[in-house]
Amino acid sequence: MVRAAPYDREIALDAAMSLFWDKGYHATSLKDLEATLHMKPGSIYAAFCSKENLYLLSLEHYFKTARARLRTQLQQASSPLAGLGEHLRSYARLSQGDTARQACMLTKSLVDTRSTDPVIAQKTQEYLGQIRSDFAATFDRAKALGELPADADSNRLARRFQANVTALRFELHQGTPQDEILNLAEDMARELEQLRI
Amino acid sequence: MVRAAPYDREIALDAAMSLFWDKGYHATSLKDLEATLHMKPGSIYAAFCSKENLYLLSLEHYFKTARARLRTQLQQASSPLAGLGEHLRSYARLSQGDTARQACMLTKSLVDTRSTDPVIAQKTQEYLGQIRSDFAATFDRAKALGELPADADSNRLARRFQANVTALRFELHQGTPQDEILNLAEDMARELEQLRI
DNA sequence: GGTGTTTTTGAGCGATCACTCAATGCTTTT
DNA sequence: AAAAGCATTGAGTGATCGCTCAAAAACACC
Repeated sequence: MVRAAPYDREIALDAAMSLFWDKGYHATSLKDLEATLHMKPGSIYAAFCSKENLYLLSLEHYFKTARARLRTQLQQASSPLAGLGEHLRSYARLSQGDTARQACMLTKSLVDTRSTDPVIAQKTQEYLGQIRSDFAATFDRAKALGELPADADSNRLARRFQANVTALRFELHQGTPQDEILNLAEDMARELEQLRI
Repeated sequence: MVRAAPYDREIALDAAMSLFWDKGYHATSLKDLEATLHMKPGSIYAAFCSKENLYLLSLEHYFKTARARLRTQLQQASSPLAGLGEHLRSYARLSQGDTARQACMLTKSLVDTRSTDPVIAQKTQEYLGQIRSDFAATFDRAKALGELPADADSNRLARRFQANVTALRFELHQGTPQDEILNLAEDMARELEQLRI
Protein backbone atom coordinates (compact mmCIF):
# COMPACT_ATOMS: atom_id res chain seq x y z
CA MET A 1 0.00 0.00 0.00
CA VAL A 2 1.33 3.41 -0.94
CA ARG A 3 0.80 5.89 1.84
CA ALA A 4 -0.87 9.22 1.24
CA ALA A 5 2.56 10.51 2.05
CA PRO A 6 2.27 13.89 3.75
CA TYR A 7 -0.75 12.91 5.85
CA ASP A 8 0.66 9.67 7.19
CA ARG A 9 4.02 11.27 7.68
CA GLU A 10 2.45 13.87 9.94
CA ILE A 11 0.68 11.12 11.92
CA ALA A 12 3.90 9.15 12.29
CA LEU A 13 5.88 12.21 13.30
CA ASP A 14 3.32 13.06 15.94
CA ALA A 15 3.50 9.54 17.36
CA ALA A 16 7.30 9.61 17.33
CA MET A 17 7.23 12.97 19.10
CA SER A 18 5.01 11.62 21.88
CA LEU A 19 7.26 8.62 22.39
CA PHE A 20 10.51 10.62 22.40
CA TRP A 21 8.93 13.25 24.64
CA ASP A 22 7.94 10.60 27.14
CA LYS A 23 11.02 8.35 27.18
CA GLY A 24 13.79 10.64 25.98
CA TYR A 25 16.24 10.15 23.15
CA HIS A 26 18.57 7.58 24.68
CA ALA A 27 15.91 5.42 26.32
CA THR A 28 13.85 5.13 23.13
CA SER A 29 14.85 2.16 20.98
CA LEU A 30 14.09 1.35 17.37
CA LYS A 31 11.90 -1.48 18.66
CA ASP A 32 9.81 1.07 20.56
CA LEU A 33 9.51 3.24 17.46
CA GLU A 34 8.53 0.27 15.25
CA ALA A 35 5.69 -0.57 17.63
CA THR A 36 4.49 3.02 18.03
CA LEU A 37 4.71 4.04 14.38
CA HIS A 38 3.42 0.67 13.10
CA MET A 39 6.32 0.63 10.68
CA LYS A 40 9.09 -1.90 10.04
CA PRO A 41 12.72 -0.80 10.38
CA GLY A 42 13.18 -0.51 6.62
CA SER A 43 10.23 1.83 6.25
CA ILE A 44 11.37 4.00 9.12
CA TYR A 45 14.78 4.44 7.56
CA ALA A 46 13.33 5.04 4.10
CA ALA A 47 11.17 7.79 5.53
CA PHE A 48 13.40 9.36 8.19
CA CYS A 49 17.04 8.36 7.48
CA SER A 50 18.17 7.74 11.07
CA LYS A 51 17.04 7.73 14.67
CA GLU A 52 18.80 11.04 15.22
CA ASN A 53 17.09 12.63 12.23
CA LEU A 54 13.71 11.31 13.30
CA TYR A 55 14.33 12.84 16.69
CA LEU A 56 15.25 16.17 15.13
CA LEU A 57 12.07 16.10 13.04
CA SER A 58 10.01 15.21 16.12
CA LEU A 59 11.61 18.09 18.00
CA GLU A 60 10.81 20.48 15.17
CA HIS A 61 7.23 19.22 15.14
CA TYR A 62 7.02 19.81 18.89
CA PHE A 63 8.46 23.29 18.55
CA LYS A 64 6.09 24.34 15.78
CA THR A 65 3.05 23.01 17.62
CA ALA A 66 4.07 24.59 20.92
CA ARG A 67 4.85 27.94 19.34
CA ALA A 68 1.56 28.00 17.43
CA ARG A 69 -0.35 27.22 20.62
CA LEU A 70 1.48 29.98 22.46
CA ARG A 71 0.85 32.57 19.76
CA THR A 72 -2.84 31.77 19.64
CA GLN A 73 -3.05 32.05 23.40
CA LEU A 74 -1.30 35.43 23.37
CA GLN A 75 -3.44 36.77 20.55
CA GLN A 76 -6.70 35.86 22.23
CA ALA A 77 -5.76 37.55 25.50
CA SER A 78 -7.05 40.98 26.47
CA SER A 79 -3.49 42.30 26.84
CA PRO A 80 0.12 41.08 26.51
CA LEU A 81 0.61 40.65 30.26
CA ALA A 82 -2.79 39.01 30.64
CA GLY A 83 -1.81 36.57 27.91
CA LEU A 84 1.43 35.62 29.62
CA GLY A 85 -0.35 35.19 32.95
CA GLU A 86 -2.98 33.05 31.29
CA HIS A 87 -0.22 30.96 29.70
CA LEU A 88 1.15 30.11 33.15
CA ARG A 89 -2.24 29.31 34.59
CA SER A 90 -3.18 27.15 31.62
CA TYR A 91 -0.44 24.66 32.53
CA ALA A 92 -1.94 24.28 35.99
CA ARG A 93 -5.32 23.51 34.44
CA LEU A 94 -4.06 20.65 32.26
CA SER A 95 -6.11 17.54 33.03
CA GLN A 96 -4.48 14.60 34.79
CA GLY A 97 -4.33 12.43 31.69
CA ASP A 98 -3.03 15.08 29.31
CA THR A 99 0.22 14.10 27.59
CA ALA A 100 1.38 17.70 27.98
CA ARG A 101 1.29 17.23 31.75
CA GLN A 102 5.04 16.86 32.00
CA ALA A 103 8.21 18.83 31.40
CA CYS A 104 8.69 20.74 28.16
CA MET A 105 10.20 18.47 25.52
CA LEU A 106 12.89 21.07 24.82
CA THR A 107 13.95 21.05 28.47
CA LYS A 108 14.07 17.27 28.56
CA SER A 109 15.88 17.18 25.26
CA LEU A 110 18.65 19.47 26.42
CA VAL A 111 19.11 17.56 29.66
CA ASP A 112 19.22 14.30 27.72
CA THR A 113 21.60 15.26 24.95
CA ARG A 114 23.75 18.26 25.95
CA SER A 115 26.87 16.24 26.59
CA THR A 116 26.23 13.33 24.23
CA ASP A 117 24.68 14.71 21.04
CA PRO A 118 25.78 18.24 20.11
CA VAL A 119 23.63 18.41 16.98
CA ILE A 120 20.41 17.80 18.89
CA ALA A 121 21.52 20.00 21.79
CA GLN A 122 22.20 22.94 19.49
CA LYS A 123 18.86 22.71 17.69
CA THR A 124 17.12 22.48 21.05
CA GLN A 125 18.79 25.66 22.27
CA GLU A 126 17.84 27.38 19.05
CA TYR A 127 14.17 26.53 19.62
CA LEU A 128 14.31 27.62 23.26
CA GLY A 129 15.83 30.89 22.09
CA GLN A 130 13.06 31.46 19.57
CA ILE A 131 10.36 30.90 22.15
CA ARG A 132 12.14 33.27 24.49
CA SER A 133 12.22 35.89 21.77
CA ASP A 134 8.43 35.46 21.42
CA PHE A 135 8.18 36.22 25.13
CA ALA A 136 10.46 39.24 24.73
CA ALA A 137 8.34 40.52 21.83
CA THR A 138 5.27 40.19 24.04
CA PHE A 139 6.92 42.27 26.77
CA ASP A 140 7.81 44.81 24.09
CA ARG A 141 4.17 45.01 23.07
CA ALA A 142 3.24 45.49 26.73
CA LYS A 143 5.65 48.42 26.86
CA ALA A 144 4.27 49.91 23.64
CA LEU A 145 0.73 49.68 25.04
CA GLY A 146 1.80 51.36 28.28
CA GLU A 147 1.18 48.19 30.28
CA LEU A 148 4.82 48.16 31.39
CA PRO A 149 7.19 51.05 32.15
CA ALA A 150 9.12 52.22 29.08
CA ASP A 151 12.44 51.34 30.69
CA ALA A 152 11.52 47.70 31.42
CA ASP A 153 14.11 45.20 30.15
CA SER A 154 12.17 42.88 27.84
CA ASN A 155 14.95 40.37 27.41
CA ARG A 156 15.54 40.11 31.12
CA LEU A 157 11.83 39.70 31.78
CA ALA A 158 11.62 37.08 29.04
CA ARG A 159 14.45 35.09 30.59
CA ARG A 160 12.75 35.26 33.96
CA PHE A 161 9.41 34.27 32.47
CA GLN A 162 10.86 31.31 30.60
CA ALA A 163 12.59 30.15 33.77
CA ASN A 164 9.21 30.19 35.51
CA VAL A 165 7.56 28.17 32.74
CA THR A 166 10.39 25.62 32.81
CA ALA A 167 10.12 25.24 36.57
CA LEU A 168 6.33 25.03 36.56
CA ARG A 169 6.36 22.33 33.92
CA PHE A 170 9.03 20.41 35.78
CA GLU A 171 6.64 20.32 38.73
CA LEU A 172 4.01 18.81 36.44
CA HIS A 173 6.64 16.27 35.42
CA GLN A 174 7.27 15.44 39.07
CA GLY A 175 3.61 14.77 39.66
CA THR A 176 3.26 17.49 42.30
CA PRO A 177 -0.29 17.60 43.74
CA GLN A 178 -2.77 19.70 41.80
CA ASP A 179 -3.40 22.28 44.54
CA GLU A 180 0.31 22.97 44.91
CA ILE A 181 0.63 23.37 41.15
CA LEU A 182 -2.22 25.87 41.21
CA ASN A 183 -0.53 27.81 44.01
CA LEU A 184 2.78 27.84 42.19
CA ALA A 185 1.25 29.02 38.91
CA GLU A 186 -0.69 31.66 40.82
CA ASP A 187 2.48 32.91 42.55
CA MET A 188 4.23 33.19 39.21
CA ALA A 189 1.32 34.89 37.48
CA ARG A 190 0.85 37.40 40.32
CA GLU A 191 4.52 38.28 40.29
CA LEU A 192 4.21 38.95 36.58
CA GLU A 193 1.09 41.06 36.93
CA GLN A 194 2.69 43.19 39.63
CA LEU A 195 4.97 44.57 36.95
CA ARG A 196 1.92 46.33 35.48
CA ILE A 197 1.91 50.11 35.85
CA MET B 1 46.17 -5.10 45.59
CA VAL B 2 43.59 -4.88 48.36
CA ARG B 3 41.95 -1.49 48.42
CA ALA B 4 41.68 0.52 51.61
CA ALA B 5 38.03 -0.13 51.12
CA PRO B 6 36.02 2.81 52.51
CA TYR B 7 38.44 5.45 51.21
CA ASP B 8 38.74 4.17 47.66
CA ARG B 9 35.06 3.43 47.56
CA GLU B 10 34.33 7.05 48.30
CA ILE B 11 36.69 8.16 45.54
CA ALA B 12 35.10 5.77 43.06
CA LEU B 13 31.60 6.82 44.04
CA ASP B 14 32.50 10.46 43.57
CA ALA B 15 33.87 9.75 40.10
CA ALA B 16 30.79 7.72 39.18
CA MET B 17 28.59 10.54 40.41
CA SER B 18 30.37 13.07 38.20
CA LEU B 19 30.05 10.85 35.16
CA PHE B 20 26.35 10.03 35.72
CA TRP B 21 25.63 13.67 36.51
CA ASP B 22 27.19 14.74 33.25
CA LYS B 23 25.92 12.08 30.85
CA GLY B 24 22.78 10.81 32.53
CA TYR B 25 21.81 7.25 33.41
CA HIS B 26 20.94 5.90 29.97
CA ALA B 27 23.79 7.49 28.06
CA THR B 28 26.44 6.22 30.48
CA SER B 29 27.81 2.80 29.51
CA LEU B 30 29.81 0.31 31.51
CA LYS B 31 32.77 1.13 29.23
CA ASP B 32 32.53 4.75 30.36
CA LEU B 33 32.43 3.71 34.00
CA GLU B 34 35.39 1.34 33.59
CA ALA B 35 37.49 4.18 32.18
CA THR B 36 36.41 6.74 34.77
CA LEU B 37 36.65 4.51 37.84
CA HIS B 38 39.84 2.78 36.63
CA MET B 39 38.18 -0.53 37.42
CA LYS B 40 37.49 -3.62 35.32
CA PRO B 41 33.91 -4.85 34.95
CA GLY B 42 34.40 -7.62 37.49
CA SER B 43 35.58 -5.20 40.18
CA ILE B 44 32.74 -2.82 39.52
CA TYR B 45 30.17 -5.58 39.95
CA ALA B 46 31.94 -6.98 43.02
CA ALA B 47 31.81 -3.54 44.60
CA PHE B 48 28.48 -2.16 43.39
CA CYS B 49 26.28 -5.07 42.21
CA SER B 50 24.74 -3.42 39.13
CA LYS B 51 24.70 -0.28 37.06
CA GLU B 52 21.38 0.68 38.59
CA ASN B 53 22.67 0.19 42.11
CA LEU B 54 25.82 2.18 41.35
CA TYR B 55 23.61 4.96 40.04
CA LEU B 56 21.48 4.89 43.20
CA LEU B 57 24.62 5.09 45.34
CA SER B 58 25.94 7.96 43.21
CA LEU B 59 22.62 9.76 43.59
CA GLU B 60 22.71 9.28 47.36
CA HIS B 61 26.27 10.61 47.41
CA TYR B 62 25.15 13.65 45.43
CA PHE B 63 22.21 14.24 47.74
CA LYS B 64 24.27 14.04 50.91
CA THR B 65 26.94 16.36 49.54
CA ALA B 66 24.42 18.88 48.23
CA ARG B 67 22.41 18.87 51.41
CA ALA B 68 25.52 19.33 53.57
CA ARG B 69 26.66 22.24 51.41
CA LEU B 70 23.22 23.85 51.67
CA ARG B 71 23.05 23.48 55.44
CA THR B 72 26.49 25.01 55.92
CA GLN B 73 25.52 27.90 53.67
CA LEU B 74 22.32 28.51 55.62
CA GLN B 75 24.05 28.29 59.00
CA GLN B 76 26.72 30.79 58.07
CA ALA B 77 24.21 33.39 56.87
CA SER B 78 23.16 36.35 58.99
CA SER B 79 19.49 35.31 58.76
CA PRO B 80 17.33 32.59 57.17
CA LEU B 81 16.19 34.76 54.27
CA ALA B 82 19.71 36.09 53.75
CA GLY B 83 20.94 32.51 53.58
CA LEU B 84 18.39 31.55 50.93
CA GLY B 85 19.20 34.65 48.90
CA GLU B 86 22.90 33.89 49.16
CA HIS B 87 22.19 30.33 48.03
CA LEU B 88 20.66 31.62 44.81
CA ARG B 89 23.44 34.11 44.16
CA SER B 90 26.12 31.50 44.85
CA TYR B 91 25.02 29.53 41.78
CA ALA B 92 25.53 32.59 39.63
CA ARG B 93 29.08 32.95 40.97
CA LEU B 94 30.15 29.40 40.06
CA SER B 95 33.26 29.59 37.90
CA GLN B 96 33.07 28.62 34.23
CA GLY B 97 34.92 25.33 34.69
CA ASP B 98 33.06 24.19 37.81
CA THR B 99 31.44 20.78 37.42
CA ALA B 100 28.45 22.11 39.38
CA ARG B 101 27.81 24.61 36.62
CA GLN B 102 24.93 22.61 35.22
CA ALA B 103 21.48 21.40 36.18
CA CYS B 104 20.90 19.73 39.53
CA MET B 105 21.59 16.01 39.29
CA LEU B 106 18.22 15.27 40.89
CA THR B 107 16.44 17.27 38.19
CA LYS B 108 18.35 15.52 35.44
CA SER B 109 17.79 12.16 37.07
CA LEU B 110 14.03 12.57 37.22
CA VAL B 111 13.85 13.73 33.61
CA ASP B 112 16.01 10.81 32.55
CA THR B 113 14.31 8.00 34.42
CA ARG B 114 10.72 8.94 35.35
CA SER B 115 9.13 6.77 32.68
CA THR B 116 11.82 4.12 32.34
CA ASP B 117 13.15 3.34 35.82
CA PRO B 118 10.61 3.71 38.64
CA VAL B 119 13.06 2.74 41.38
CA ILE B 120 15.48 5.53 40.53
CA ALA B 121 12.66 7.99 39.90
CA GLN B 122 11.13 7.37 43.29
CA LYS B 123 14.40 7.78 45.18
CA THR B 124 15.04 10.98 43.27
CA GLN B 125 11.69 12.41 44.27
CA GLU B 126 12.36 11.45 47.86
CA TYR B 127 15.61 13.43 47.84
CA LEU B 128 13.97 16.43 46.18
CA GLY B 129 11.30 16.31 48.84
CA GLN B 130 13.88 16.27 51.62
CA ILE B 131 15.67 19.28 50.23
CA ARG B 132 12.37 21.08 49.90
CA SER B 133 11.60 20.34 53.52
CA ASP B 134 14.96 21.92 54.41
CA PHE B 135 13.81 25.03 52.57
CA ALA B 136 10.46 24.92 54.37
CA ALA B 137 12.23 24.60 57.74
CA THR B 138 14.29 27.67 56.86
CA PHE B 139 11.15 29.67 56.09
CA ASP B 140 9.77 28.46 59.42
CA ARG B 141 12.85 29.81 61.17
CA ALA B 142 12.39 33.10 59.33
CA LYS B 143 8.86 33.27 60.71
CA ALA B 144 10.00 32.43 64.24
CA LEU B 145 12.60 35.20 64.06
CA GLY B 146 10.01 37.70 62.82
CA GLU B 147 11.70 37.98 59.44
CA LEU B 148 8.49 36.80 57.75
CA PRO B 149 4.85 37.41 58.68
CA ALA B 150 3.46 34.76 61.01
CA ASP B 151 0.84 33.70 58.47
CA ALA B 152 3.34 33.01 55.67
CA ASP B 153 2.92 29.57 54.08
CA SER B 154 6.33 27.90 54.47
CA ASN B 155 5.56 24.93 52.24
CA ARG B 156 4.27 27.12 49.47
CA LEU B 157 7.29 29.39 49.72
CA ALA B 158 9.56 26.35 49.72
CA ARG B 159 7.95 24.99 46.56
CA ARG B 160 8.37 28.37 44.89
CA PHE B 161 11.96 28.65 46.04
CA GLN B 162 12.87 25.18 44.82
CA ALA B 163 11.29 25.96 41.47
CA ASN B 164 13.53 29.01 41.23
CA VAL B 165 16.64 27.01 42.05
CA THR B 166 15.72 24.37 39.47
CA ALA B 167 15.18 26.99 36.79
CA LEU B 168 18.34 28.92 37.63
CA ARG B 169 20.46 25.79 37.47
CA PHE B 170 18.84 24.78 34.20
CA GLU B 171 20.04 28.10 32.80
CA LEU B 172 23.56 27.20 33.94
CA HIS B 173 23.07 23.90 32.13
CA GLN B 174 22.07 25.74 28.98
CA GLY B 175 25.23 27.82 29.05
CA THR B 176 23.36 31.12 29.32
CA PRO B 177 25.80 34.09 29.35
CA GLN B 178 27.15 35.02 32.76
CA ASP B 179 25.58 38.49 32.94
CA GLU B 180 22.13 37.09 32.23
CA ILE B 181 22.62 34.43 34.90
CA LEU B 182 23.56 37.16 37.37
CA ASN B 183 20.43 39.15 36.46
CA LEU B 184 18.23 36.10 36.82
CA ALA B 185 19.67 35.14 40.22
CA GLU B 186 19.33 38.75 41.31
CA ASP B 187 15.66 38.86 40.24
CA MET B 188 14.96 35.69 42.18
CA ALA B 189 16.85 36.81 45.28
CA ARG B 190 15.15 40.24 45.31
CA GLU B 191 11.73 38.67 44.98
CA LEU B 192 12.58 36.52 47.99
CA GLU B 193 13.87 39.41 50.05
CA GLN B 194 10.75 41.45 49.35
CA LEU B 195 8.86 38.98 51.51
CA ARG B 196 10.74 40.39 54.49
CA ILE B 197 8.62 42.41 56.93
C1' DG C 1 -3.84 -7.82 -17.48
C1' DG C 2 0.82 -7.07 -18.30
C1' DT C 3 4.78 -3.97 -17.29
C1' DG C 4 7.59 -0.75 -14.73
C1' DT C 5 8.04 1.82 -10.54
C1' DT C 6 7.69 2.51 -5.76
C1' DT C 7 7.04 1.01 -1.14
C1' DT C 8 7.13 -2.40 2.43
C1' DT C 9 8.98 -6.24 4.46
C1' DG C 10 11.71 -8.74 8.07
C1' DA C 11 15.67 -11.70 8.53
C1' DG C 12 19.89 -10.56 9.78
C1' DC C 13 24.27 -7.43 9.95
C1' DG C 14 28.29 -5.91 13.06
C1' DA C 15 28.67 -3.30 17.20
C1' DT C 16 27.74 -2.55 21.64
C1' DC C 17 24.97 -3.37 25.73
C1' DA C 18 25.02 -4.92 30.87
C1' DC C 19 27.09 -8.50 33.05
C1' DT C 20 29.79 -13.22 34.49
C1' DC C 21 33.38 -16.26 36.04
C1' DA C 22 37.48 -19.20 35.86
C1' DA C 23 42.08 -17.88 36.23
C1' DT C 24 45.37 -14.84 38.28
C1' DG C 25 47.58 -12.06 41.21
C1' DC C 26 48.51 -9.97 45.93
C1' DT C 27 48.41 -10.21 51.09
C1' DT C 28 48.18 -12.38 55.32
C1' DT C 29 48.84 -16.28 58.22
C1' DT C 30 51.53 -19.77 59.84
C1' DA D 1 58.51 -19.94 52.26
C1' DA D 2 54.35 -22.53 51.78
C1' DA D 3 49.43 -22.25 52.13
C1' DA D 4 45.13 -20.07 52.59
C1' DG D 5 42.08 -16.27 51.56
C1' DC D 6 40.34 -12.51 48.57
C1' DA D 7 40.26 -8.84 45.45
C1' DT D 8 41.24 -8.14 40.56
C1' DT D 9 41.34 -9.43 35.96
C1' DG D 10 39.59 -9.42 31.04
C1' DA D 11 37.97 -12.56 27.61
C1' DG D 12 33.59 -13.92 26.79
C1' DT D 13 28.18 -14.42 27.63
C1' DG D 14 23.50 -13.78 25.40
C1' DA D 15 20.69 -9.87 24.46
C1' DT D 16 19.80 -5.84 22.28
C1' DC D 17 21.42 -1.81 19.86
C1' DG D 18 20.87 1.08 15.34
C1' DC D 19 20.61 -0.10 10.80
C1' DT D 20 20.72 -2.62 5.79
C1' DC D 21 19.10 -4.79 1.70
C1' DA D 22 17.40 -8.39 -1.40
C1' DA D 23 12.97 -10.08 -2.10
C1' DA D 24 8.03 -9.43 -2.11
C1' DA D 25 3.93 -6.71 -2.38
C1' DA D 26 1.21 -2.83 -3.95
C1' DC D 27 0.59 0.50 -6.94
C1' DA D 28 0.23 3.46 -11.67
C1' DC D 29 -0.04 3.40 -16.44
C1' DC D 30 -1.22 1.57 -20.76
